[in-house]
Amino acid sequence: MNTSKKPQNQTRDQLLEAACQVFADKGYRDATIADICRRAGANIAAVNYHFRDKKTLYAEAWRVGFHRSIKAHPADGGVPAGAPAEQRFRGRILSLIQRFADPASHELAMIHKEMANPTGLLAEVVRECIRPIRQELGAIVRELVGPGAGDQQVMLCLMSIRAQCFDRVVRERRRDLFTKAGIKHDAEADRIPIEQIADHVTRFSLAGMQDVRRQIETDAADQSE
Amino acid sequence: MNTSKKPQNQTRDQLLEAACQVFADKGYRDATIADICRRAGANIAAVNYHFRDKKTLYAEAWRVGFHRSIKAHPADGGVPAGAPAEQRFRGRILSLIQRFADPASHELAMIHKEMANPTGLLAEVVRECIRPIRQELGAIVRELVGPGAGDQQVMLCLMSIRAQCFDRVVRERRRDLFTKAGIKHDAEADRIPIEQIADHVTRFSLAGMQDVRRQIETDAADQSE
Amino acid sequence: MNTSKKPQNQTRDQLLEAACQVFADKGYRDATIADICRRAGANIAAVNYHFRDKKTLYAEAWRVGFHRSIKAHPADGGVPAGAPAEQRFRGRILSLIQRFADPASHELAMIHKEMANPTGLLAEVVRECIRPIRQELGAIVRELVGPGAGDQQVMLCLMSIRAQCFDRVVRERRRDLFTKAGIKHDAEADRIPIEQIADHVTRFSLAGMQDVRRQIETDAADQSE
Amino acid sequence: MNTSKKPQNQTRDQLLEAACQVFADKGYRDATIADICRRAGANIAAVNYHFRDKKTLYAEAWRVGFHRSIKAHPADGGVPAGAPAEQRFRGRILSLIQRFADPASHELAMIHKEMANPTGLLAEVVRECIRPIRQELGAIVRELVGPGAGDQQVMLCLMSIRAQCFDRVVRERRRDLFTKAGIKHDAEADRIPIEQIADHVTRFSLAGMQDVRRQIETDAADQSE
DNA sequence: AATGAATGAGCCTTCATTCAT
DNA sequence: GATGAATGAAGGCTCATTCAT
Repeated sequence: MNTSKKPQNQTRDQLLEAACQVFADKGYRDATIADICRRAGANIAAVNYHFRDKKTLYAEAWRVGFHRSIKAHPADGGVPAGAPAEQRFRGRILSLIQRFADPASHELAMIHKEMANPTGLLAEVVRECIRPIRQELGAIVRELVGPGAGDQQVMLCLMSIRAQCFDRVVRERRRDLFTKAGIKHDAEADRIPIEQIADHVTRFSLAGMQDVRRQIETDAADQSE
Repeated sequence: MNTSKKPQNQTRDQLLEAACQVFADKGYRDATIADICRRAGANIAAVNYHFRDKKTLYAEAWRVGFHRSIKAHPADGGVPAGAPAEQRFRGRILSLIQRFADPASHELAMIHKEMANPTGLLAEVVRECIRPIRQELGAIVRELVGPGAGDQQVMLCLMSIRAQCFDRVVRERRRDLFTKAGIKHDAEADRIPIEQIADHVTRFSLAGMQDVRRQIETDAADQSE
Repeated sequence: MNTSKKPQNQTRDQLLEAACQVFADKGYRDATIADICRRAGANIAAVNYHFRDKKTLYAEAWRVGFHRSIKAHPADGGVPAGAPAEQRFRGRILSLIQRFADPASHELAMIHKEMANPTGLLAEVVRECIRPIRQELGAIVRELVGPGAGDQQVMLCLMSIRAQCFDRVVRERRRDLFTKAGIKHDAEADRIPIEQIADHVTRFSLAGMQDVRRQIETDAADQSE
Repeated sequence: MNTSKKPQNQTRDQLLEAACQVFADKGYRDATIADICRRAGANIAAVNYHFRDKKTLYAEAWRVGFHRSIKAHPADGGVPAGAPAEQRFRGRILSLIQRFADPASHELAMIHKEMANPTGLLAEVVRECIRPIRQELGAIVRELVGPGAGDQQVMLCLMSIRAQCFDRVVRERRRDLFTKAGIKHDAEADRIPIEQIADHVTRFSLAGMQDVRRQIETDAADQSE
C-alpha cells in the first residue's frame, strides 16, 4: 500500500486545473485541447490519453469545479438546520453568491457557458450536484411564503431569488461584453462587497416574499367571506 | 403601388432571418455560414456578397433582431410618460419580459450567447440600442426608491429587477441544458402566462424597493435625531 | 460617319487605365477584377462585359501601356539614323532607361511582373512590340564591337547592356522588397537623375565593348601571325 | 554513429524541399500549400503542424535555399582575401553568377519572385544573408575605382555590375516568358558556359570601372591645374 | 448597353483525434 | 506510460465568372 493512491496523477491533475480555467473562460467549443495542454505543461496527446475525449475532460472538469466550490462554500451558509427560516434563507443566499463570486472556483463561468451553449454532456453532474441544492432552497422558500401558497407562486418566488444570485454571473459577463465592445462600463457596481450584495438580495427578496404571503392571505380571507 | 420597394433584397432578407435563428441558437462561433446559407436557400458565398463578413452579418442580425423586438414591444409598455411611477415601472417590466419571451424575436438568446462568449462586435449596437433603455429604467427606479437613495442602492435595486427579467433568458437555456442532458425538467414554470410573470416581478420588486426606501428613511431619521 | 469612332468607350478606357495601374502594381494573379472596376468607377461585371476575360484585359492593358511608353520615348532616343554609332547607342540607352523610369507608363513594372510569373498571355504583344526594338539595338552593338565579333560575343555584350538598363526596374522593386521588410534602404541611388544614369551606362558599356573589340583584334592578330 | 541526428524530421525536410521548388516556380501567392504537401508526400495539414503558417514556411524555405546556395558557392569565389582586387573581383562575380545559375538552388527564382511581388516576410533573411555580401562587393569596387571616387560613382558601378550578374535571373525568366507565349527563343545564349559568362562580365566591368577611374583622375587633374 | 445578384471552386487555417514509437 | 508526428474533416473567405434583368 502506497501512501497516495495515484501519485502518477500529477499531469492528470494539472490538466483538470487547466481545463477548468480554459473551459470557464472560453466555453466548451472555443476551448482548445492544445491550449489546455499548453497551460498544463503537457503533451498535446495528454488529454486523449488521460481522459479519452475532450467531452469526458469537460464533464470531469465541471465536476471538479463544482466540488471545489461547494467545499469552500457549504450550501447552508453555515446556518444550522434548526435556525429560523429567515436566517437559513440568508445563509443560502450568501452561499450561492459567494460560490458564484469566488474567483478561485470557475463554477459560475462554466454554468453560464454551458447554459448559453448546452453540450448535453453534463447529465450526471447536473443530476448529482445541482438538483439537491435547488430543492433545499425550494423548501425554505415554501416555508417563507406560507402554507397557503401554490406551487406556481413558490416557483415564481424561487425564480426571482435565484435570478438575483445568478446576476453575479451575468454581471461578470456583461462587463466583458461592454469591455470587449470598447465601451466604458461603470464598474462601480462590481466593487460592492459580496456581503453587502447578499444582504441586499436577502432583504429585497424577503420583502417580496412577505408581499406575496400577504396577498395570498388577503385573497384567502376574501374568498372565505 | 407595390408592397416591397426593392424586391431584389429577398435573398439578403432571408439571410438575415436565417442568421437570427442560427446565431440565436448556436452563438457566433458555433454558427456556420454554410448552415445560415442553407436555411436561407442561398449559395455559400451569399453572406460574403451581401454582408462581406460573418462578423458584419452577426452585427446586422443583432440589430435587426433588436429592432423587430422593440417594435413589437415598445420599451414603455404602452404606459404614457405622465402616469405614476408604479405604472410606468410595470410597463417597463412587461415590455422587457415580453421582448425576451417573444419567440419571434431571437433577442434574448442572442444576448445570452453574446454575454457567454463576447465577440466584441456589438459596440455600436449596444451603444445605440441597449444603453438608452437601461438608463430610462434607472430613472424610474430612482423615483421609486426616493430621493434619499444613494447611487449604490439604486444600482442594487436595478440589479435585482433586471436579473428577474433576464431570468426569462436563462430559464429558456436552462430548459435546454436539462433537456439536452436527457433530464426531464418540470416545464410547469414555463407555461405560466407572460402577464402573470410580469405581475409577479412587478409586485415582488415594488415590495423590495419599498423596503429599501423604508430602511433609508429610517436610517435618515435615526441619523437626524 | 461620326467624329470619334467609338465615343461610348469611356468606361472601357477607364477600365484599361485602371488595369494598367493595378496589373503593374500587383501582377496578373494578385490583381483583382473587383479592384480594377472599383478604380475605374465601373460595375464589377464591366470587365467581363467589355473584355470577356481577365486574360484579355491583361493583354490589352499591356499593349496600351507599351504604346503609350514608346510614344513618349521613341526607341532611337531622337538620334537620326545617320549619326555615328556611339551617338545612336547613347540614344537607345537613354530611351530605354527613360521608358523604364517614366512613372506615367507602367511598362517596367508590368514587364517585371510578367517575367516573374509568366502568364503565357502575351505572345502577340511580345512578337509585335519588343522583338523589333531588341534587334535594332543588336545591330548597333554589332557595329560597335566590330565585324570580327562572333554571335556569342555580341550576345554577351547585349546582355551586359540590357541588364544595366533593366536595373531601373529591378531597383524599383528592390526598394519595395527592403521597404516592405521594414529595412531602411539607402535611397540615394534612386535620386540620381536619369540623364546621369544614362550617361554612366553609356560610358561604362562603351568602355566594355571597346575592351571586347580590342581583345578580338588582338586574338585575330595573334592568330594571323 | 548515425548519419542523421533526428530522423523524424523527414517530413519537415521534404516539405522544405518541396516549398523551395514550388515557391521558386510560382511565387508566394501562386504557390499553394496543397501543392507543396502533395509533392512532399505529406498531409495538407503538415505545413501548419511543422511551420505554423504558409508565411513561416516561406521564410524558412528562403533561408534554406540561400544557405544551400552559399554553401555550394562561397561568396569570395575561393579567392583568398590577400589576392589582388581584380582577382577578388573575379571571384565574387563567378560566385554570384554560379549561385544564380545553379539549378539545385532555387535562390534566383525566389529572389525574382519576391522582388516582383514583395511579401514583406523576409526582413530577417534579407538582413542576415544578403546585406553582408552586398557590402563586401561594394568594398572591392571602391578599391577598383580608386580613392578619388565619390559614393555616387561607386554606386553606379555597383549597379552596372550587379545588374549583369542578376541578368542570369532575368534571362531564365525571359526564356519562360517567350516559351509560355509560344515564341521560339534562340536559347543559344543560355548554352554559354557559366565560366565564360563570368569572364565576360568581369572583363566588361573592369573595363568600365577603369574608364570611370580614368575620368575621375582626368577631372581631378583638370581641376588641380 | 449595362448592371446588381448570385455562384462554385479553391485556398488557408484550425483542431480533435490517431498513430507509431 | 507517454509523446511527437501526422491526419482528415470542416470552416471562413476570396474571386472570376455567369445570370437575369
